[in-house]
Amino acid sequence: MAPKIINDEDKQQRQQVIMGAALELIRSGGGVGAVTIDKVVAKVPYSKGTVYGHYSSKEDLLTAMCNYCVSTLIEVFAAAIDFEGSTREKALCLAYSYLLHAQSDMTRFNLVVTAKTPATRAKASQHHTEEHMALEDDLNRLFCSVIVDAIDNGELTPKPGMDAGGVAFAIWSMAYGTVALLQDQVERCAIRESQVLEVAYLTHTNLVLDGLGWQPLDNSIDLQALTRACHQRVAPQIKNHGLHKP
Amino acid sequence: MAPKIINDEDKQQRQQVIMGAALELIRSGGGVGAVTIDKVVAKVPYSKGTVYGHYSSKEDLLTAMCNYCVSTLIEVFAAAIDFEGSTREKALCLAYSYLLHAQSDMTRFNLVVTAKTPATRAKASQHHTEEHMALEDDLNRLFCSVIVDAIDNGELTPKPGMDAGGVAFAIWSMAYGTVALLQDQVERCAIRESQVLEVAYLTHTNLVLDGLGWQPLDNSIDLQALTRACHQRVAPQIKNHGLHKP
DNA sequence: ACCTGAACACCGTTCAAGT
DNA sequence: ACCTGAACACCGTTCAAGT
Repeated sequence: MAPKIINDEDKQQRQQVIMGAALELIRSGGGVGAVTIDKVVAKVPYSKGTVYGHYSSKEDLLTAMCNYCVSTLIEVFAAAIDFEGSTREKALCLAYSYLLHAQSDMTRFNLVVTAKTPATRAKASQHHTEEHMALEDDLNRLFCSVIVDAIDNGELTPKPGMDAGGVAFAIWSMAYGTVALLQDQVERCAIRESQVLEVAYLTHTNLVLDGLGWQPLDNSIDLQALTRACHQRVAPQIKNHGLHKP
Repeated sequence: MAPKIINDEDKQQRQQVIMGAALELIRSGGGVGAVTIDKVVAKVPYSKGTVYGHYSSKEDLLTAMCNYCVSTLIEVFAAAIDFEGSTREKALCLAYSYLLHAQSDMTRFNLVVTAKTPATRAKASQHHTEEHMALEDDLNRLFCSVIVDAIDNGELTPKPGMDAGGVAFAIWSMAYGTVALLQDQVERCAIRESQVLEVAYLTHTNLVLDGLGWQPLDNSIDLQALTRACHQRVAPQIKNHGLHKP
């Protein structure tokens, strides 16, 4: 049986240190694959056994890190959600925030991809798996609230068989697919340097919103202005995150 | 330096055996993560050194397997491409074929995801990386030909700044994102059992086509009939593939 | 009660030795 | 010229022994 840690404050702090060490490993070049319990332990003032007391496996640690990323994304969404403008502009701002969040640190997106991998999910602890699902739920609820607003005020009337959740899932699929397929662009660039990805991402999102018939349609929105405003609103939220160094 | 194999026929056959062994490993439960050079060697009448003569690393082997999957998808696309109907129906049929191909064996989709992973790409040999890019190019060319037809005959007029490649990329992003986010559904199901994924997938694709203004718009197409016809045309192409057993 | 790190089983890759 | 498998360095996980 894994050792147990009693003091809750220490526990949290130690987890921050452990995740921070793993994050350093990822950032220092090798990607998620560079995370090794051995190497994490070497960077950290605790023993292997203690690390295993906090995380039941390497994949469990990775899942916890993914959860941390999602929780920062939630804060970004919370800031983006009362962007002033039509519901469509709000939705665009939310979608764009997702891209900014991913672009600000490729690590985040890769951790989420990794956590979604069957191999990782199979080895994650129940606790962190449940936490992950709850966080995704929060994220989705935030997004859906904008969609519900749009439906209520008549700017969006989903086709029969599609509810707010379905709309969210469609937009989300497009966002995720676009970033995933252009992942190397996310990797290669520092913040704000990948013009191609950004243009494709916004085009794709608008395509879906147009397909949904979400008023007002594409051409009446000034994208330049919107992205700039969105960036300004969201940037401070993005900067303030990142695990502490061990 | 890795040993070299001279006889080309033997070489091909041995690669089939090696990839087949790896495929068995994946299918027998553990997913792509279950592939181990040790375990592959145990299943195969060659030594470790010989395996490394064919594939420069485990990731190189995985990439080669991904390439094999893409090549089977190309054959499926080739069968789907002269589906009779409007260009929009053709595009739908191609997109649907992609889903059928993935659903018929989750292994395929997972191998592609794995091959796209930065860690895998970094360790794949130049040869297999180039092969992969060439195959994706073939696939894209096939898809683009339908889009060009649609543009030529006026059923599709892309917005300014978007060409056939851009249209293909948009549809592709949506397809990939949808399957990726519902991956567990792909995993859990035998062929043809995951109604949810199928419905969401077609809805999403139609959403993008509508957003693109690809005529005729959504509601005038009988999806039921289309998917059935598409399935019939494509099914034999899908069945005839899979690596030989060692 | 909590923590340690040696020990174990397994993995990827190489290469000296064989044929 | 081609192939083998022992050898090496490293990895994830456990757990008897310490405090």
